[in-house]
Amino acid sequence: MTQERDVNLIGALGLALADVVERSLAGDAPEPGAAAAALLLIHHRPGFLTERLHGVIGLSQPGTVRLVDRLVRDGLVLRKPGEVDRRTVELHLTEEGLRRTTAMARKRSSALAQTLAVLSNREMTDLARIAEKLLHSLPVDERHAYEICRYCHEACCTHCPVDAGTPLRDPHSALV
Amino acid sequence: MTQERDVNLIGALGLALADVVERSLAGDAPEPGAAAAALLLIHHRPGFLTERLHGVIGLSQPGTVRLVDRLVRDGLVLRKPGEVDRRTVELHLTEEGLRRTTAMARKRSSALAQTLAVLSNREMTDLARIAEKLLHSLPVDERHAYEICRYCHEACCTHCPVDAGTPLRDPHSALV
DNA sequence: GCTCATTAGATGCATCACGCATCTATATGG
DNA sequence: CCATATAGATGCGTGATGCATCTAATGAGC
Repeated sequence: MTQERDVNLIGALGLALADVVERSLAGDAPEPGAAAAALLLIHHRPGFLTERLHGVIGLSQPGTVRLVDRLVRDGLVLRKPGEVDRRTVELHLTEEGLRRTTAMARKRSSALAQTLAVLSNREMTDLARIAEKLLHSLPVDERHAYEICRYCHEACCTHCPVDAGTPLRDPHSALV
Repeated sequence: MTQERDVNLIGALGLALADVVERSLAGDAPEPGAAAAALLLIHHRPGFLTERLHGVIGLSQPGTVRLVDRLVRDGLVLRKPGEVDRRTVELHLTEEGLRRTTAMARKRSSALAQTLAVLSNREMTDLARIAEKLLHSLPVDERHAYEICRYCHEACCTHCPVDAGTPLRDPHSALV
């Protein structure tokens, strides 16, 4: 019973933290939903392919193409024909896209930090250690790993536990 | 720097947990998005008003009315004219709605429990205690408290820390 | 070197959720 | 009793979405 209550509390915390992040991105994301994740992933892996994006951000393949259309139209993303495989389209951030994306990453970090500020140092390190353990155990394949990391600020995710669990390879490697 | 990394990990964990919950609800929710939250909130507070729902689930007022239209059309929710204030419409679950909602709550709990199963007893209680502290400090008003609790399994949330921070009053009390 | 199956991406199309503005009905304060 | 506020509903236009399909490039088999 206590166990059930604990599980519920932890679930509520996860939702609340996700909301904090979502809200922190709203000001700089061109639209609500998957756009922020797309920009952060392209920032994380320049040259990311539309097809890989589609597997990660939870849109259909045509939906992803249309999202990229909008990002290109808004001057945030550039399409670049793939060199090796000429069917593919590599996605890159424009300068404006980079500006907006770094702003998102910064605001996400500070919103989270502010939310977590009530914790003691001890609680903070405990929580981080537990997060690391859970994140390490979670991803079932590479696609899933990218999905978990879709809002991450890669600059400060050294030794990514998700990565360690399921190594993230270069953007041209196969998705399971 | 370590601090930055910890914050990022915790944010990723929150997102991952929110995804786990979202996925666990998908099978029984009539549609993706706010519908699951609406059903769980109505379950939690029978007689919930459309207007209150709108403040909590992140839809516009007309969007909320349309969502309720669909839930009624699908036989999950009943509209009942308010007794005291005849402008209002109380929302109640049908039997089918109750079935679906309890299924969602059950599956959410078990999906979360499964995800958290890798933790030791000690880690689990540490995490739950930290969650309790954060949830207690988080809500800024009653509307926000309902928002945080929108997926909660109220049956197992005794002594809700969100509630304690900002008491949830009866469904007819004013929202700030 | 040619053929066929596969894959990345794009597009036509219909659907439907959404928000804005507005409308109705009830409630409440002066 | 009238004016204002509030709960909810609706007309309407917009736009994101998924499905089915199409094109182009790749790669495997012979």
